[in-house]
Amino acid sequence: MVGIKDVAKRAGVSIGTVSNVVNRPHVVAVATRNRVLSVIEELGYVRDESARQLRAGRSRIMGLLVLDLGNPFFVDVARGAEQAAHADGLNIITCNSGQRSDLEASYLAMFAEQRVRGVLLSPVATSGEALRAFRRSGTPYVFVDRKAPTSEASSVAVDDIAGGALAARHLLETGHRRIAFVNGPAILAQCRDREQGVRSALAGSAAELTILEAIGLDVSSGRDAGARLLGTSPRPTAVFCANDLLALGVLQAMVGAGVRIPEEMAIVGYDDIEFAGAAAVPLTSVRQPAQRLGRTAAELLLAETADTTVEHQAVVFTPELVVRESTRVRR
Amino acid sequence: MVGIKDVAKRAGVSIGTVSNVVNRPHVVAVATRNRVLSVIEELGYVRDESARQLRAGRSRIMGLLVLDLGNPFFVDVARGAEQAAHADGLNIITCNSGQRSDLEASYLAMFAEQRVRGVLLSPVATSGEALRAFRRSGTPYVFVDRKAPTSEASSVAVDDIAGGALAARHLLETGHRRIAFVNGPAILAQCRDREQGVRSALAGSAAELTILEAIGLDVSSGRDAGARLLGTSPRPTAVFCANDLLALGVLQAMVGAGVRIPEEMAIVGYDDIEFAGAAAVPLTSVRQPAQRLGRTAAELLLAETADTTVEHQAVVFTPELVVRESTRVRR
DNA sequence: ATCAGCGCCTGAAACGTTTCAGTTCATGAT
DNA sequence: ATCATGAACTGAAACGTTTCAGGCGCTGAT
Repeated sequence: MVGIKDVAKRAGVSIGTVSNVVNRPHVVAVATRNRVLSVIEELGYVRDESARQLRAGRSRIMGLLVLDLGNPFFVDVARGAEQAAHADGLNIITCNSGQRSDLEASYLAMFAEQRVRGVLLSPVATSGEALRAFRRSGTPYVFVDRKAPTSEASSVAVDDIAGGALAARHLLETGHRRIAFVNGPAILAQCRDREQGVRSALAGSAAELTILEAIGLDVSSGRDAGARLLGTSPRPTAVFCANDLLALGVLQAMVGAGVRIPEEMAIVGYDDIEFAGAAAVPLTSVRQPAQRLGRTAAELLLAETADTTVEHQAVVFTPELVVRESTRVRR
Repeated sequence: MVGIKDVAKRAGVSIGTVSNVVNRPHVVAVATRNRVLSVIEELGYVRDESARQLRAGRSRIMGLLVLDLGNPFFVDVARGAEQAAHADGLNIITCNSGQRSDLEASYLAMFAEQRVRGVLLSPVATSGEALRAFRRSGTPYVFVDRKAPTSEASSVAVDDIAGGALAARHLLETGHRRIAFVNGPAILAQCRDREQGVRSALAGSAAELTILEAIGLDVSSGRDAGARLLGTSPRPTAVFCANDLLALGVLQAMVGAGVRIPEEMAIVGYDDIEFAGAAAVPLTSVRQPAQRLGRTAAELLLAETADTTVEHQAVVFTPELVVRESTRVRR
């Protein structure tokens, strides 16, 4: 592997000069600079980032750890974060915990060992051992899609309680009295909050609430939940799902069983991913500003790493209901 | 930031011993080991990967650069690659070029500077300046979802010509004589190959072929293409799309315009992403073994980095047609 | 003639590890 | 008593950069 030394020797200058050519070209004479540049080209020299980083004491990388890259919502979050990071000349590396605490721990450890500039974190649980260990490493971090006390760290989230309530209220208003809520794993705060929103919106109403917990937050878990739903009696007339992937799975199970949507079963999803609008029956969904979430979180992190005196913030966005055919009352 | 020196001083041993505790615990006496471990715990010491890597001369990271993380196909590829990398104790960092050559170049440069163990690459074009520069860096790489001459590098791909032909033949066999092909950007070899497959399958048949080039390979480009398709006259009776995202977009445009699927318009997609089966009308699609693609590519790369004498391979998988309602002939 | 100032360049230290040749010390064999 | 052995640990070199104090030679001012 060709290093700065080889370039220096070949160009007949000191390594300091080569370094200057690469990092502060203006301080070296034009003739020398060109000579060095052509040697760099000739030898195919690529500077070694680990040496650079060792010397500098910090890296030019930001970490992003999301719950599930299979969910387009998080892909959008990643896009937003990437945008903000690039604007600041940082590269971002995206990792996928898949909601597994062991993977989460291993990626957090990797981030700490890499001495990344900071981490955007969408954690499985805020109380885990992994997170505690990570905190000790002193790497700055910001929660994404998760509220957190500002005493600990900044966070950028969407009000999931309001979101859940939004969906439930919509179903009430469209006349439903037997409502199911297909939730994801209760370890996730997002799921607990959405459920709480649903409960509070339905409290005091005449509606009867059935809650199903799906194994995961993906389409196939949704299919399973849909099958279970088909077996319940009396069958609910509407179902709200903790995210769009679940809703798409439920939808598929319903359509497969010949249940008409929305006449026999209304469906509401959450996240408003692009596929929701392109579904069998376009899905009513609770929209979250995914890209903005990522961008804002990255900006907050950058601000905190640039100036450690800056105070933690808890940004909360408000979700928005997008009504489509899956709950539209047709006459 | 606490380093190995701090630990050594505090534990009353040399830094060499601390390093041994971390890397070869068996060579240090139990009493010493425990003392050092407790100091590590107490001080929250995390080893610095960049120093480690500088010394070792190589990193424990593998790079993966994909065309579009918004496409679930590539998410599956990433999953497969991650699996294989983890099995070998490597971490993988996934980057998204979004089909932009400038981003591709910047990520490739980053990979080279990071001295990653190797790169899995799904390039925008095999002939670009960025790729040429990257080759010079000497970082080993394997093409994913792209054939390449074995003289240059290994590759793992799916036979796109066969895939295109598979779809076209299916449409011929289900009686269609006016067929449209909605293709993505022609820079992508995948798109060119699929088109070639379509052409060769239809050559000599009585079918008339219309080709539309979409701007991108995403749902909204599909919607646009669908709208254009609606305006053509005589309107084709079937459309094959270069990937499922396009197909979902086309489907949405058709359904929105009241066109019945498959009676008035049959649709075939490509990739068989999970959303294809959960679509408005479940999509017939050409299935690619995405996870296997990623896994195989990572394994190949690992084999090559472990033993440089190993020969390049070009693995080609065969796609498979999955027939669903969007082309099913109903009576 | 001297010297300050400047532009350009050099040389060496420092970053935090890993590794390896050595040192020390106790043990058991001779 | 001597010595070889081996276990446990030490000390220093090396990895490839960046940075910075300083050196050298030239120019223009005094």
